[in-house]
Amino acid sequence: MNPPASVARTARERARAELTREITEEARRQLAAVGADALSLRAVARELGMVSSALYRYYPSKDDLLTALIIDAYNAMGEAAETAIASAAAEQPTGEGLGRVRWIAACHAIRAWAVANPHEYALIYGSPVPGYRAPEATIGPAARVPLAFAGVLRDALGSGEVVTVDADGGEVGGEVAGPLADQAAALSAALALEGGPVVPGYLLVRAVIAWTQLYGMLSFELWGQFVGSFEPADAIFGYAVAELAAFAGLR
Amino acid sequence: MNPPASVARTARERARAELTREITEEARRQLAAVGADALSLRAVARELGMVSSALYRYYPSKDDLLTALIIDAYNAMGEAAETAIASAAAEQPTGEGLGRVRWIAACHAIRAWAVANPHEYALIYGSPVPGYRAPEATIGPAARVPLAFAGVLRDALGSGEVVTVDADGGEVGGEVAGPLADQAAALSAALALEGGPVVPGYLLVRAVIAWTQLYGMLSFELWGQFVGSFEPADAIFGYAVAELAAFAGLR
DNA sequence: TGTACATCAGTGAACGCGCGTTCACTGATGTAC
DNA sequence: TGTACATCAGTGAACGCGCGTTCACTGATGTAC
Repeated sequence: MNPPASVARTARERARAELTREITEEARRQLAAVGADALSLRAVARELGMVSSALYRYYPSKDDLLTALIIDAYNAMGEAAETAIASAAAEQPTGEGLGRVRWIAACHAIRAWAVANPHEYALIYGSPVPGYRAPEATIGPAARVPLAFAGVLRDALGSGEVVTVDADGGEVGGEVAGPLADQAAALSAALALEGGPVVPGYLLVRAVIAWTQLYGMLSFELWGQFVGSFEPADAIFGYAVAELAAFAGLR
Repeated sequence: MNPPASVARTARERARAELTREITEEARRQLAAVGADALSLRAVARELGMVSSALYRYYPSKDDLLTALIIDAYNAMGEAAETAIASAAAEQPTGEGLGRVRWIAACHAIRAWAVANPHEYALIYGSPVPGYRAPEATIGPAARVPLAFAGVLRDALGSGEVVTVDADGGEVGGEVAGPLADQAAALSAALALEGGPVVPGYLLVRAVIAWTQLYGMLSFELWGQFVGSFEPADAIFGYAVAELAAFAGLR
């Protein structure tokens, strides 16, 4: 009779899982140290005291190892954002809506993660690694951050917190039209499958714009475009995040 | 008696200038084709029918060739922006201020250049090439685009076109404080050396934010973050540029 | 519980590749008198 | 105008490097009876 597989794993299975983890961790360590371009299978094996060909029992090629690292990086950043959002819920800010607090907290958490892990950030948001083609498996993890932001927006809408009308009675930003409206509607529909109110197209577009600003500023900070002007970038980052949350309707 | 040097260059000098140009152009061609990481001196030499060691008569090392390409890329992008701004001046738009028209034209010109030259864009705005340290000589060319934007803003301010007070009578965005105010003031002062009115700190900061949004969105478009949602990105780009021009005070 | 066979992890050597850079050289171009 | 020497461009061979990946192998672990 077979013992339950999950309980009585063989020594081989445990060793295999363990080593796979160790290889991935060593690769991540090297990625953090030298960047994706300088990452080498042989160096990883060397550091683990193995022969380079042994790695092929665990990853069929270097690209597969890279894929694992990319997925890990997306997940780490996604988790940072999600945790910040969940924690913000517990607090009781004054004046600002919960959605706004959550949004801003997520932005700061993403920045903190990126600053702490610049090479991993570059791996997922920098120029693509030449010759590498991202497989399907990266799509889910890559979507965690945008989905987290979408969730914040949806919740804020649901609780009537989002400002869609400005002081003059005009709609904030105004409706979008043409192909942009179609793209936004399609995305809104996809998001609505997860429950909650449908996000109006122009709000979604403005949130996406705020999202791109976040990464644009982060990349500038990390890759040296602010040298000699807005460095350290804490101050301008805080200002930008606050202003663009408002831009996205979160007051 | 020496003939005027600039007129009667020796055959050697002309040949040298010619070949330097050819090498740089071939390198740029390969950069465009395969990206900066895959760029190789040997391949450049091969393509020119030379022996690889011959290149060392023209560039002392690969890094120097890369520096030349980086400078070229910054200059090309800067020129695209400057040309767009200068051309916009000739037109007569209705309703919108000239500054706003110029700003938006510059954004679209930058995008057009980046889309046409993605590898060159990645070289200057993507994650840094590992092991390469940008020399002083790149600073000037790198500043062309931000200076062009600053010029637009300054001119618009000078002609009273920038909105610094919103419909309610409150200042747009409000004044910045603390370290951000200091950084902005220092930059304002540096820009004022070129003539024209001093740009108030918060306006400068908002312009910088609009600037980062531009590159954030461009990077997302070029590096695949919009796949499946806002692709093609023409529509959202146009919307974003228009909204962020307003964000920066240009109505 | 013991034995025979199958599975699998890790080894070590090798393949084939392309790279940046150095160096002594030859032959052409330029210069001084 | 002609000659002697200096300058310089380009050659070809070599150095030393590290990489990803394959493959036949040995020895340990797991499994079926």
